[in-house]
Amino acid sequence: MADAPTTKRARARAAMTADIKRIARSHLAEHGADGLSLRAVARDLGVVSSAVYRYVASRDELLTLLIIDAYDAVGEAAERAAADGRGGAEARWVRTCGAVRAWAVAHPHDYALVYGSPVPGYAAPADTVDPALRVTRAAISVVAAAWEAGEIDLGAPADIPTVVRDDLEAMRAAFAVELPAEVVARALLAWTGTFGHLSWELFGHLHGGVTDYDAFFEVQAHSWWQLIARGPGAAPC
Amino acid sequence: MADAPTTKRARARAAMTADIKRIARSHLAEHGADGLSLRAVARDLGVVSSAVYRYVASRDELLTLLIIDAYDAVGEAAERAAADGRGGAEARWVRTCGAVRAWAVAHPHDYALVYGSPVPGYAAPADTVDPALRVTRAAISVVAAAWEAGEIDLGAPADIPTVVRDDLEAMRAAFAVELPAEVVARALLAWTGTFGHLSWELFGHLHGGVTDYDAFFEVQAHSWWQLIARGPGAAPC
DNA sequence: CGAGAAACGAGAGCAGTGCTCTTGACATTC
DNA sequence: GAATGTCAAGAGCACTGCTCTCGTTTCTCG
Repeated sequence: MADAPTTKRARARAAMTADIKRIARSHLAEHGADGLSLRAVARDLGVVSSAVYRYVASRDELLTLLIIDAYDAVGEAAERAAADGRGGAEARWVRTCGAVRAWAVAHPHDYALVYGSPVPGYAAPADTVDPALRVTRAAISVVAAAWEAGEIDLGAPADIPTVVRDDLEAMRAAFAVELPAEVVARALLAWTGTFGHLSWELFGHLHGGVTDYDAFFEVQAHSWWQLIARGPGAAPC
Repeated sequence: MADAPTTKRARARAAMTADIKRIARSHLAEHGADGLSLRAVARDLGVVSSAVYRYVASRDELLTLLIIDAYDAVGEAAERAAADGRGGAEARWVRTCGAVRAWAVAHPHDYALVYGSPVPGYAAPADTVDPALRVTRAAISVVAAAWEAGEIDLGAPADIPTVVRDDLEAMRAAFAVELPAEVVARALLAWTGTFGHLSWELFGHLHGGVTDYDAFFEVQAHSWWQLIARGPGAAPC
């Protein structure tokens, strides 16, 4: 992953670390974050538990590694979908949201790990924030491209308090895109909405109410784009 | 809570059960669901751990009791807010969402327990689904009242696949309200969006981006209502 | 090249967990 | 009043995260 391992010990260390992560990932996928046990990982590795602590400082640190992996995976999926230019802006948006959902459905425990309840007392280390932003960056880039292409109506200036407007402007700047605050607000609304729907779907709050989750999500994703592109309650004639 | 306890033993049992729940709630509020330990509850109760098992079958069952409590608490808060008729439909909607958020902010661990990652392998017992629906029922009733009062534009018929439309119709029937499928879809969009925003706020995904969470939420809640009442991208002139 | 330093795996151990079983004391009921 | 059921206590099992020590292997540097 980084430099070529030189010494035999360095190679062994890299291999061991990779094995730990690989087995931990499979345990996460099967039993969820709650069921991830360092001792079980060590057992599967054919090694005594204390040996694992030579490579991973604590269970929390191992979880952090998995969190970073998960953020990178969903971020990459979203980036690939967003980069696909086929169709108009709406198609790109729906495709990007769909890629996020596809990842979440394929890796529900990973989704729960990063977007579900945070472990109490777990402070996100600095190395997680950058991977975490990848997926949102992909989404906002779709919006920014659509704005540049004139595919988004600004609508009437919204009544947004200054403190909120400043935050929206700071977000826009952080993502280095050109967008009016109104559109940033709508994009954020649609984006958190996407994750709200996903959480409700994956965590069972829609159980019994939805037959075809794929179709349902697609309908909602199109609505979100309409919200971004035309605004909520845009200009009732 | 139910019948008046007659015998001394029945009274003692009721008191003990209530004490267990009370202490468990305080532990949940302080340490989160992960940190809820039957043994710790027993210790605080001045009783040996096995004694607690006379009243609660397992840790999962205790969590279920807390889940039901949490659903009831947020449901009641939402109902009270929705019942307050001051202002128009938009005011009622924003007030109801605000009540949910106020509860969530005041009891973040309870929120995480019910709307965060579900415990893997935890199948929601039947007694949780009814309390879970209370809060959504409160929200949908606000929408239904607004529709009846003519405060909602239907907009152009949306292009919704039959399978999704059937689900929406079934949801409408389940909540025993009169609403077109289009409006049910928009209400659900707004509702899951509300929880998406809440989860992102409470789980730290907006950390560093938002200064005044109260103001931010209020702006978003108004937008959600506009979405319900006017539709996404309603009739661009 | 070879000695000292660093890294390593194994194992024992500590404190904590959920949960089960037995035992003797108490309350309830017939 | 005796039989029945309920109760709290305690020991015990299997598991967890994590620490420490102890020989062994590997690296590094003189």
